[in-house]
Amino acid sequence: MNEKSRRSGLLHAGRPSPTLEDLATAAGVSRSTASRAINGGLKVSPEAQAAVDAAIVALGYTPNRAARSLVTRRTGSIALVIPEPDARVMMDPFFAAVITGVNEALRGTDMQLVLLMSRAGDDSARTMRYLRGGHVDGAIVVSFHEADDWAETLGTTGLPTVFIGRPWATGFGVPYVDLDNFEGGRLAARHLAGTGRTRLGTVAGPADMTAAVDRLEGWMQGIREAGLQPGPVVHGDFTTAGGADAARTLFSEAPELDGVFAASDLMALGVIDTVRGRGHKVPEDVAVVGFDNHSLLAANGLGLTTVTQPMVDMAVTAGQLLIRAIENPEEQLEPVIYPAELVVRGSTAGHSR
Amino acid sequence: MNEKSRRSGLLHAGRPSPTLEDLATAAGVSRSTASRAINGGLKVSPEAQAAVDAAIVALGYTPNRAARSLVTRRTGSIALVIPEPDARVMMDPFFAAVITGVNEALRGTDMQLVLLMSRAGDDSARTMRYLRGGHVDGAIVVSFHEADDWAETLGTTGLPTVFIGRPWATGFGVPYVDLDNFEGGRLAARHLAGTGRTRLGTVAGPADMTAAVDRLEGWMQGIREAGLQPGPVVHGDFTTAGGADAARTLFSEAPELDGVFAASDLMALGVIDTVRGRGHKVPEDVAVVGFDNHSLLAANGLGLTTVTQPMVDMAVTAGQLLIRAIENPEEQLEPVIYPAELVVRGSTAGHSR
DNA sequence: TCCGAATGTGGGAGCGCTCTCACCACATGG
DNA sequence: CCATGTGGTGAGAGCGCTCCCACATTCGGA
Repeated sequence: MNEKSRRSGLLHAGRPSPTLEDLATAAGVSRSTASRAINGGLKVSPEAQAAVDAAIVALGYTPNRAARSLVTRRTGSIALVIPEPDARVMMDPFFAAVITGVNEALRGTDMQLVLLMSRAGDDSARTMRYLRGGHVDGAIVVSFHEADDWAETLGTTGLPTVFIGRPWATGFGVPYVDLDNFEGGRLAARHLAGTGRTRLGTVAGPADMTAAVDRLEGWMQGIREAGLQPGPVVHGDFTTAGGADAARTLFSEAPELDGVFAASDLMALGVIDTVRGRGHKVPEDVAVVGFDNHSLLAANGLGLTTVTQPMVDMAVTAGQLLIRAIENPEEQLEPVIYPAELVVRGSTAGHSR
Repeated sequence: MNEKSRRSGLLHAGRPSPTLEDLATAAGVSRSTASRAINGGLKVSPEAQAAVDAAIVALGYTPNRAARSLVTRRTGSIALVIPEPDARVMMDPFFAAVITGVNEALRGTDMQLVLLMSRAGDDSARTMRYLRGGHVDGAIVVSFHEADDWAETLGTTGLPTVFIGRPWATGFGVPYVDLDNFEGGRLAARHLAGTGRTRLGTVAGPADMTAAVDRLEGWMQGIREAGLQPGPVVHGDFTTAGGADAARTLFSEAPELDGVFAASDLMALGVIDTVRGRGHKVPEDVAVVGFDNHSLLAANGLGLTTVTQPMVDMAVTAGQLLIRAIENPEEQLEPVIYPAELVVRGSTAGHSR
């Protein structure tokens, strides 16, 4: 009469997926023992463990995440929050690197990556609700702007969070992974000055992103250290088109520039385009330094001198940090800062002093 | 004595998140009525509905997905399966476009995107288990190779699935979204022939991907239709470096080529590099046609003639298709094929017949 | 010999939700 | 007047799992 036992299980498939109860029966143990055998196997006799293991294979058993999650209050997934407005920005390989890296960190864990891409205002509230709703065990936030209040909100909410890139407000104890952007900018300045360039222009990143601000400050400091005068500064949006536009403005203000620092490789590409469009040569007339060491561009005919940013590694570290934060909520995690390195290529070569 | 009522709720945060029971109490209705009010509100009096709505706001109530999922057998998330081996390939903006598009399709739904990136053999089995385990309501599979048996396995498993790109085995009734790659290849051939190029080389994509094969076949057909002889064919891996390598092989076999079709823009970039490296000019000596209409390269100095592939749109369509498949499992969905269009730019200009 | 402690096991409760069902009130029709 | 809906409601079961607790067994030391 207990014939209703063959319930639905998996919605779509033919046969219903076996439950823990089924597994226990097949293994000849109780539900409790089966559960213990699956999770770490403490206080389980070798025989019972073996029986359960065998039954798992035989039945193709997979624990029901929802049921487990309901009681453990762990979802087994983390969110990658990307608060960027449009597809254009997504094309930036930075995101590809972040996704790859975070995924890499999750390998071996049975955690899954949930992508949370939120747009303007209203949508970000929805994202926030989702995050606070306990649907994920933690979050990695990336590419945030000053206007976003992720750091504050998440910091106070108690949800384990790691930022990629220094957040504007560091007072909330939220750990982050970042590049030494200041030093990167400084290296660029020192290098350009070292090759004899003296009239330096800047295509900075968005003023509401810490990475852009730090790069700019380092660059300025480097220029001062070299005893040069900082030239004009124009802000771009990290895209190629934005870099080209910024460069046009730059050269219309100061046509005699012989060196430009762009705060991203994509923008540097735009700068080079503009320089060439004006009938000048890179690097003979104008040297260009980028930032990111973007692999797509490395293969490009003219090598681009740039500052290395190990994005994948940084993302991996962020993922690992988050896992630690989830597993050990009390531990106070320190920010991780990667050193910046300059890669010299063709775009800053051959200037006859 | 029922004072244990204030249980944990959300693991991390201070206050526990309210349950449906709390909500019902606050609204002065029963749990059942509250549930109905939340889900569609059929057979709920306006007063009750209003009371529940107010309570939701007041308490900041969010339904517990796990609990809901446990009984509905719907997880409210779909998987994006990317069976690519390494980060290098992830840099291809194709993936960025797919992610953006699918996410776009999910907007408005309360579905979430789970990223499943699997590597070689073993790992793909894990992915497969995850998919069959009922952890997601559906899957979008992208960039599959012939060796993968996703189409077969998923097709028979009953999990709603949509492919981006035609799968090798179409017999399983799995719907897909694709570009008319054949026509795209044909357009490229017709265009090159039309500009007077006669000695045509090919940098094809990986032979185990349908998109590459279809492009190659269309290209060959176009060459034949133009009354020309197909030149040498070398296979690349869709990356810039791969394209450059392939082009080297190509030109060592047939140095006199005056036109090359590369099955992706990234490879076309590599081809151009190689051509220039050999001291020849694009397009004067060698015309190059790419494939994808990759936005990153559009801004490049020399415009690349290419075949448009509306990747974001295609991904949106795939997402919508999947949602329909999930909501209406019986419906037989048809593949959607986008037309290919040629975009003529500088890389195929100015050949003096 | 007997008593903890350690080790292994199974029963039961309960996580927060949906859904079936019984029920009530009131309308409508014979 | 009673049969038959019909909109609205609430109690109760149960989804598959983990965890607490009670219980059985074994082992070491007093």
